[in-house]
Amino acid sequence: MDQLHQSRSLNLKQSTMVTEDLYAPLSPCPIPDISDDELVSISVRDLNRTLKMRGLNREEIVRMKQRRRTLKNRGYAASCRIKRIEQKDVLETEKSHEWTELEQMHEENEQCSREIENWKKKYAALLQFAAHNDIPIPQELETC
Amino acid sequence: MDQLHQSRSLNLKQSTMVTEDLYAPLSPCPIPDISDDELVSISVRDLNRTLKMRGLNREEIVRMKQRRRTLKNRGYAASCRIKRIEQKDVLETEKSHEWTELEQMHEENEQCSREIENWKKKYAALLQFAAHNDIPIPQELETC
DNA sequence: CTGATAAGTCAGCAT
DNA sequence: ATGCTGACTTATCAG
Repeated sequence: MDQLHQSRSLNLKQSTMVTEDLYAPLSPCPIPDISDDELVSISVRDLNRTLKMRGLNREEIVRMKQRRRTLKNRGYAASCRIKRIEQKDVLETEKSHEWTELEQMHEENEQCSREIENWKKKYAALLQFAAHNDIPIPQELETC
Repeated sequence: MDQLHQSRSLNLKQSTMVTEDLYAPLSPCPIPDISDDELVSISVRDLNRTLKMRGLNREEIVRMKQRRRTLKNRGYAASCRIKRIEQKDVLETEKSHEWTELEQMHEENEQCSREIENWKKKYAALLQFAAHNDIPIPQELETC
């Protein structure tokens, strides 16, 4: 999921001042030497320790926390998108699999029907043979 | 798609000042008596005419155009989401339909197999009868 | 708090 | 200009 945090940065570089204002809550980073990647990956405990160590004031800390949350959310959104695509893929795969099975069963069915026709013919031929040679057949064997 | 433009307004009412600033590009509406619904629905030509008639300056006009575009986008996004859900529904429906067909064909297949077994038995019985009564059978009818 | 998701905004592509 | 969609942000809900 590491490459998920790239594209917005690219957008930022292209964006105008007006657009940049929208990202204001994300922009003022009191600690430039903590990268976004670090910020999202370190534990809350470690983050708190680091922030206190650097003597950030209340507001700056809140801002860093919010920034962390936003970056996390960015990742969640990406996972959500990926998951959606995967689920769709699963559905399509299952569907095409079922289609194959259906095709195959249809063929089996036709084969089966041909076999039945074959037996009917053979049975009729035997009865015919009996009739031609005046051989009486027990009634329970005469049904066709 | 008319109800799609409601929820954001609701959000605005609940939001704090800080959050409201984020919607700045949408907020300064130079013409309070044109509702969002009107703004998205009237034609470009009519909009231009209306704006000029009210003597809006260049910047205000640009802002109204942007507002219109944003409102349109809101609708597009909603359609996009609905479309996604519908496509998923279609896939799922087709899948369950195929499953039903598969089930049904399986049953047909079993029925067919039983029928074949039946014919085999009947044919064997006939041959058996012939053997018991010393009736010679043409070779081509003897295969079982 | 963490993770997931619906709705909204914007960028960028296509028509 | 219009419509669509990917990525992102925010609000919100569940755990």
